[in-house]
Amino acid sequence: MARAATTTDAFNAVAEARRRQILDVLAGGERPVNDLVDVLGLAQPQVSKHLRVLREVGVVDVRNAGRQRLYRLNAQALKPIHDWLKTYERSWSERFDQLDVVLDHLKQKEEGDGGDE
Amino acid sequence: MARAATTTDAFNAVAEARRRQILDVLAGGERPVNDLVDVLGLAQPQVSKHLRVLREVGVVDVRNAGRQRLYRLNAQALKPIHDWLKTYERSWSERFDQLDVVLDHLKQKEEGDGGDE
DNA sequence: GGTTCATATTCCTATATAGGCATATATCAT
DNA sequence: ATGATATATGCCTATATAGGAATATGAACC
Repeated sequence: MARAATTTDAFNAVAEARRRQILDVLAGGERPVNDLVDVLGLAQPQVSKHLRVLREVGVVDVRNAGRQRLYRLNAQALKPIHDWLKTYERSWSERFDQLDVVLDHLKQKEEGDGGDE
Repeated sequence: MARAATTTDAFNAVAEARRRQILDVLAGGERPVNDLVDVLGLAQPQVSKHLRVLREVGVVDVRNAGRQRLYRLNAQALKPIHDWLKTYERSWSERFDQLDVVLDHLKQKEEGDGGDE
């Protein structure tokens, strides 16, 4: 099997850095495709394709405005990622992380060298 | 070009559902590979390969314990994902949604007519 | 030594990209 | 209708998978 399709879910869609960049721009407000082309410095077809992926997973919405198509962020679709991270949030939001690092080091020192030669 | 390597960063590594499952199990504590094999119902080589990807992006650490290799979560490596989501978090927080509505109203009023009424 | 248990690596194949480029579609203007 | 603008789609290729199967490494124990 190959990798899961980029349109499988938000996780896969957002794995691509370019698509995250697009979302970052759209976070500033609704934008036509050519704005994204200019800002990101990508070729127009590439941008349209990325937008299609983002649209298929529901992370962006479109509406027609004359000959332009205005893309809009729908951050709700990113919530599953945030929800998944909830489980791990503790590791970097509390002071436990410092303790964990220390413990980890001690542990590795203890086990790491089994006496090789 | 093909897709970015799964080992490019945490975003790509975690895009695969199986690898997220592995992390979810490891969230419960350090585990040897065979535990993961049993819990996930995957073939052992597949699990080892997934673990390698997770290790390469720093999301898990290993230590040797006899003939076993104990894998341990390193959630710190997931922080970049969480940080990136910070920008969008606002969208699914109900409190801010309400606030947005209020702010929009105020803004429209302000722009609509300059003075008090 | 040889054997068993635990894990990693190699080889294989089908598949889905991302980007380049050309072209199609759609809308507006004249 | 013709042309210009804005966006989408189709075709192409190189590449990196994920999983299956077999095999290799390594550690413990006889």
